[in-house]
Amino acid sequence: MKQYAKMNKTVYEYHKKGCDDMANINDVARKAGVSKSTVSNVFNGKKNVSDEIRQKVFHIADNLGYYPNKLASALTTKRTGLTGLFIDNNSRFRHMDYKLIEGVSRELRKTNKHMILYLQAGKDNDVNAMDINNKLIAEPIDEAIIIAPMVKDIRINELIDMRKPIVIIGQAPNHLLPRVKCLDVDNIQISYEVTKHLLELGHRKIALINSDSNMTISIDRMKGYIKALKEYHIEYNPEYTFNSDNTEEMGQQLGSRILNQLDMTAVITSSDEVASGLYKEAEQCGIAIPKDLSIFALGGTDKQLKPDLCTVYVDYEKLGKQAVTLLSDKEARTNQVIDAYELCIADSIKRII
Amino acid sequence: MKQYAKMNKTVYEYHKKGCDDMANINDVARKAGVSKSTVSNVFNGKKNVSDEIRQKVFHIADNLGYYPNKLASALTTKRTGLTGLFIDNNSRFRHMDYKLIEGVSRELRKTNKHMILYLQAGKDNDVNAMDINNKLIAEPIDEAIIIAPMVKDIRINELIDMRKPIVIIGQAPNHLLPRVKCLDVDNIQISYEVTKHLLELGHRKIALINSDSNMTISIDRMKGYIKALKEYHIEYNPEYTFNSDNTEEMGQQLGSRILNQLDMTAVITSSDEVASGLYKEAEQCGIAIPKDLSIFALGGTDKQLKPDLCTVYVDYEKLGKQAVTLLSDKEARTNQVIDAYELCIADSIKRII
DNA sequence: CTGTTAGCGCATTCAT
DNA sequence: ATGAATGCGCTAACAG
Repeated sequence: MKQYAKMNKTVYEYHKKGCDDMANINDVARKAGVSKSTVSNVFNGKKNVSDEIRQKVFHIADNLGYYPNKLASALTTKRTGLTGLFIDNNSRFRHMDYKLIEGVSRELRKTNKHMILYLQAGKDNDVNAMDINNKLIAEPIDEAIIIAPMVKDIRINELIDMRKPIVIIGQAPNHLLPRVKCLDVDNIQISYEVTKHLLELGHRKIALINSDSNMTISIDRMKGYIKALKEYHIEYNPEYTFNSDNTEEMGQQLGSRILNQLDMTAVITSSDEVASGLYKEAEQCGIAIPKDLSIFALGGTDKQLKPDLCTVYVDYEKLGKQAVTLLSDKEARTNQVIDAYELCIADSIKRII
Repeated sequence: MKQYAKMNKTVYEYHKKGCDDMANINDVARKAGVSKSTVSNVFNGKKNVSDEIRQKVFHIADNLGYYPNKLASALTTKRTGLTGLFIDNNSRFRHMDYKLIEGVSRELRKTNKHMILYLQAGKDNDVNAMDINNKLIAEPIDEAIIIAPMVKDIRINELIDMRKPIVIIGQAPNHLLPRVKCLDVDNIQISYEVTKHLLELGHRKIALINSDSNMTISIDRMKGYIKALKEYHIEYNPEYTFNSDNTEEMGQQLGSRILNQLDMTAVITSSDEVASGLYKEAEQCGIAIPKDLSIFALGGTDKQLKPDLCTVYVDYEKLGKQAVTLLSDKEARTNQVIDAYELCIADSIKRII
């Protein structure tokens, strides 16, 4: 059983304030017959302390159940050991989010840091959410990782105002770019490889359903797409490229517009959701996948489709880990690209002879 | 643009310490011509402050970009506004974990609290994990929610030593019971309802594959199972009940032992994993589901099986929310049961005539 | 190698 | 209703 230093307290006082009876640095110093700073030095291992005293202090501390109060030390060092992870799960918790959390958590653990998870829980997040109690500036975090939000997030500006290291995973809005580091997979390369894969299978008329046209990721995907076409001496035809809002509904809607109008043999979609919409519409139109149409999605959200959808697997755990590393990397470039993806070849595409 | 109070600092000093230039309570007090305590009172709204002064203070504070430092206030109030959420995802992040996190997060937000997520990341969690830097006692949390760990978790004892409110979601080890509150669905009732459902479909020989026999949850499930049988005047036969470690492998192994030996028409399993193992073994033995054998799982982990598995859906988000509420509930009983489940009837069972 | 002093930024008595 | 003084538990200069 532990012995507490201030046992002269009344029972009432004891219950009144939870851990008020916890031994503090003074108690240890007094019992060990040394000064506060020596105790501090022992626990922080910064200055050299004689072995004899170190042992003594540790022994007494252990006896008293003492351990340095993080709050108090944070007040002077300005470091809390806490990293904020901001996830904008407006709609719902996505697969990538879980993996990111794990990656971040694992990497933080290596340096004894912990994570405060800030979820922007959809509907609860009304106007009042910006009230006085939600100022991020007051949050006890040393640094922040933000999962690229789909919608403009006013809170990012607050974080930047705090002048703390920030890493955005995914594409950062351009206006933030000099102020934050950002980390992503190589979307040009991914799009290039997917397109090339279809070309190698014999496809020549390949449509691309992109996300919003002014998003960086869409531009990148377009670049990769065009690059691959060029290698096969196919001229880029705007009639085969579309934009959508990345939802299943939009995918289906677009499908009804193009499936019967165009003569493409393959479609690349920006996400599994859009692909799922296409699947549905294709079924209604009597178009068989992959017999009549091949489909390859660029982003994976684990949609279970039949036939199995070709998609791109991104190692989000790796991204999460890398984000943590990047936070402390003073030399790193603002924009960092990481190799963390893999094409998942499944049953939604076929070879054309 | 914000104005910072201590602009007389050199550029060097400015960059040296991140937010050192942040206005503090003294700056506000001075500029507003009031005392620190008045500013404090304004922001905490505890004591009455005249409207005139309140406005003035708010105005100045806004101008200076001032906001009370949570760290400093925590040091005196002993409250950080942080709740620890402990998840033992040794194997992997499970579906229930995501929902729990969301529930906890949503509920915390209502009272402006935040969450530190402590993941026990499997293999990284070696002996060193218990070193000096991992003492939970040093963590800046006011309270803790623990997702019932499968294995004995030494950290729980540490948490208890901290004398902070603790809620365990799921079944708590008995030896902790007086010290923590615990929250769960009614496992007796669930098992009862599932068994009864099968009985109503005409099944009479129903096997039960339980978890470890000394776990509370297993005992509860057994109770519900027997209760339902009794209502149908069927005597409990130990030969039809088994224990497993809840893995798919174990499910398959058990299956190979019993599928051809026993004449039951239905099996209730402790988890989707075990059910999955049974599926595999059944296929090998040429036993069709549900034609030859009906299967009902008691716990859902979103295993995608064909035919669709009958399972029990638990509303983990609700459990998470309730856990947060329970933390602050001084009157609540140690053991709390919550209504948050639903039987999911699918294709893995059939009516017997 | 060790001790002394002085804050960190705030909430909280207790005066006025 | 407002202010002055004190301390939360610790680290960081600086002295010795």
